Amino acid sequence: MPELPEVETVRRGLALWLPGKEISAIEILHPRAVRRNDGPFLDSINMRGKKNPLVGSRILNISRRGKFLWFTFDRPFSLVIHLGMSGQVLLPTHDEVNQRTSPHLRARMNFVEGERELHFVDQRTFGYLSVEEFVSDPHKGSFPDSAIPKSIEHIAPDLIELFSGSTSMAMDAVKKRIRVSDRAIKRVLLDQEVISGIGNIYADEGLWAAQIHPERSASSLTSQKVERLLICLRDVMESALAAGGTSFDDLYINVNGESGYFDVQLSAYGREDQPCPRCGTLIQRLRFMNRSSHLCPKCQKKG
DNA sequence: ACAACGCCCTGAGGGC
DNA sequence: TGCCCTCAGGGCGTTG
Repeated sequence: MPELPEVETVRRGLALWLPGKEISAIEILHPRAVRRNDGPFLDSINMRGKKNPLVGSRILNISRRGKFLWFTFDRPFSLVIHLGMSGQVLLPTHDEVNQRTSPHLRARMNFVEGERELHFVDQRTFGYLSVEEFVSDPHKGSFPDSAIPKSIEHIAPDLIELFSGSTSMAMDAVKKRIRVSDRAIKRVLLDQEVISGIGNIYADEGLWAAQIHPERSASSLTSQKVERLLICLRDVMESALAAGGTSFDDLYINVNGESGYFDVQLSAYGREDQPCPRCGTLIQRLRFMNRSSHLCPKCQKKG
């Protein structure tokens, strides 16, 4: 399940090879692989009989906020990629493409230069590509110096941005935003408009590390406790990034098709009935928000 | 306005 | 063997 560390691993892999390449062709193989191409870009990717604006465009950079990736070009639009639950962006060589191609290949892109092509593979089709105009980044500055794809405008900066101070959103503002909410703390962590990049795995890991029950009201936490939680989340994400991400069920792989190794370091997520690494109490799994929460009932008291 | 729910989707795994 | 059910969950449109 790609969260910030997995998406960043993919971004780094793409950034090693894609910048400078000119797109020569793009093919969409599943209707759900392309979303919300409205306004001036209506059907712009899936252009039957129309000239695809991506063809002939040269890639400049690969950017990321939270779980969203986007390509910038020598043109005034972006290509947003969200991996959803099971999306993969692969850069196979032409030889590898001839040897084997996934049955879940949803889109492919060819380039004028080089020996590779880009494959967007997605079993569950929650992921997508979209061509979008740029708007001002509300967390950085005004267009065009600080631009962000339209659909990402409402997404809050992620933990890496928060700790690096690269946006106008300060730690104190995030802590305040969290602490005014009466919602359960895990809900708030998963709300990409408060802070982005956290999904179910890292929410559980961060809450375990900070010893906070996922259903505790966010407003019941002290400022120090919230700061501790954010630091724990940052630390667990950086460790995961160093390991190349988490491959809990082999649906996440990097651009070369390799799994990450952080799953062996997980302390709570997916460890129901196994001992808490801190105190030995058996990890519990709760149903919450129609998904699983994993926690140590001794270290993470609700009350 | 804010919050919560339901839906989208495929494949694995369990029960019978 | 095969069928049906449950589970995995990010994001967004709809509902409350």
